[in-house]
Amino acid sequence: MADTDMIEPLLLNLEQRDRLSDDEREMLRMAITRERRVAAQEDIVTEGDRPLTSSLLLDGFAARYNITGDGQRQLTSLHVAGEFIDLHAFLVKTMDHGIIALSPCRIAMADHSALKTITESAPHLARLLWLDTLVQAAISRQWIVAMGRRSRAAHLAQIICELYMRLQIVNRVEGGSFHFPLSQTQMADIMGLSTVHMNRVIQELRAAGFVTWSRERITILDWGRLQRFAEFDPAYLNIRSEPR
Amino acid sequence: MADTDMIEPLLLNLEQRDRLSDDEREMLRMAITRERRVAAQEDIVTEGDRPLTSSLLLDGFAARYNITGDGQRQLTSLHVAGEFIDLHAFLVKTMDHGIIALSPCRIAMADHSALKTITESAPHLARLLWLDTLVQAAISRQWIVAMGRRSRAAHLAQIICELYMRLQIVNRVEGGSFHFPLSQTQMADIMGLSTVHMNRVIQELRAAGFVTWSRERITILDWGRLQRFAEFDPAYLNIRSEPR
DNA sequence: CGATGCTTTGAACTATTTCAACCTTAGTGG
DNA sequence: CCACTAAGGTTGAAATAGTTCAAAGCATCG
Repeated sequence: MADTDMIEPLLLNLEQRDRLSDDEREMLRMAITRERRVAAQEDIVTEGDRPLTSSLLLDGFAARYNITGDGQRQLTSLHVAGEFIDLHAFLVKTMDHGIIALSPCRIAMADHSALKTITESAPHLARLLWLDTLVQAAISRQWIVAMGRRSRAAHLAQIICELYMRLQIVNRVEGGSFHFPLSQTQMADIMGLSTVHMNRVIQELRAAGFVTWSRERITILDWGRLQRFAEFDPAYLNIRSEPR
Repeated sequence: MADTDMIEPLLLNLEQRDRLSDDEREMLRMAITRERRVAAQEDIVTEGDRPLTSSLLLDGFAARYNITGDGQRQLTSLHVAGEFIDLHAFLVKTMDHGIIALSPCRIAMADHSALKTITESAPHLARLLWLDTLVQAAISRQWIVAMGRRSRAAHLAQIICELYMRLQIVNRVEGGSFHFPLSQTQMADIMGLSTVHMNRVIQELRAAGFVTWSRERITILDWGRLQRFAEFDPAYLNIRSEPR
């Protein structure tokens, strides 16, 4: 059974969307066990695996990725503390992508058998877990919009806005800044760009005075202006407590 | 209550993933009501709506879309018969995107109250509905990979491969071909390209002898070659019946 | 101090957009 | 049955965006 603080970031996350009962908190504590640490650049889950547990990120940055035939990598999601990385594996069974730790990660595990029990005996909690996967899907859709129809600078701006809000939920921001240890090569794999171009896009945001970004720290200099530039509307993140 | 044939495409879809009991089929029949027809180019749901029902597509092609500040449109998913288009609205509540009928559509409605009942009293069926949203999320991720790291021709090839398989599930293919009434402008909004370039990419696939595409019909000339070119691995579609 | 792993730069090349025109197809009304 | 029209498809050429390659600059760590 999990320490109280082990599920704390998850609680912060879920309680943004709806109220949890004591019983529900207790069920989560029962379901989530065994802490695990993964070094930066190591796989947390490998494509083709059929895991029997799902991973809850407690600290660090992790991402899903696919490798194309010519060896290029594309990240398809980016995760911060309090988020399930592969909750979907509970129902999807076989991993169609890998998951990598982009920085040193602390991870808790949830047995699929325990998740199944939640769906059978705690339907409201199950709906909130379902919602977690739906919010991730909404994030993917915004990612598609940005890749397809925004400038690269606007895409990067929206990633920064979104990350800021997701980190804020779990108290990982300090003023207008947050710790962000990804290299520009990793960022390029997020945005589907070459490293060179990624670098130039970052410089655009710097030159425009939107952000400061050095030594693994991003500082937002003017939230309003950055948000307008990114056309960032946080509605899709569903940060709003209501009965679900 | 729904006609038997009203939920048939949905049953075909769900039964690809796991077995359904008679009771579960009956619950779906109870949940799914009121048929509705929507003309091509009309909105099925509008951004900002808080619908009380979710839409199941019975016939036609529909898509989610977002409009950017400068008026450009990006589609973020494409749906065929047997798929829920906005099942997520049941938990997400507020639509963060619109849904448009790309061709004349026949749609059935599922009350959110009935879906809630399913989560409370039919957990296995609820998991299969959850799975439906997870498969859609997997499709979005592949879309991101294709936009970020594949050639436009390979992206288009993979869209065609995927559509073929999804249509096959609900018996909407004839030999190697299927009816596909989207204009090249609509396709451009799927791939995030200009209409001109979209046209050139289609011509590439034609010239390479992969497909024939005219008069609203796509014919795959050599499935194996197309699949290899697209690097299409259907694993992410989860077309495999197993206990969930 | 000297590696090592990012980050930054320049320049040539390729992919994609834009604009403006023209072509083709499938109706529609006479 | 034909002429007309509207919508969608196709083309060329110039402009912009993004990649590639190769090198140089900058931090961090032992």
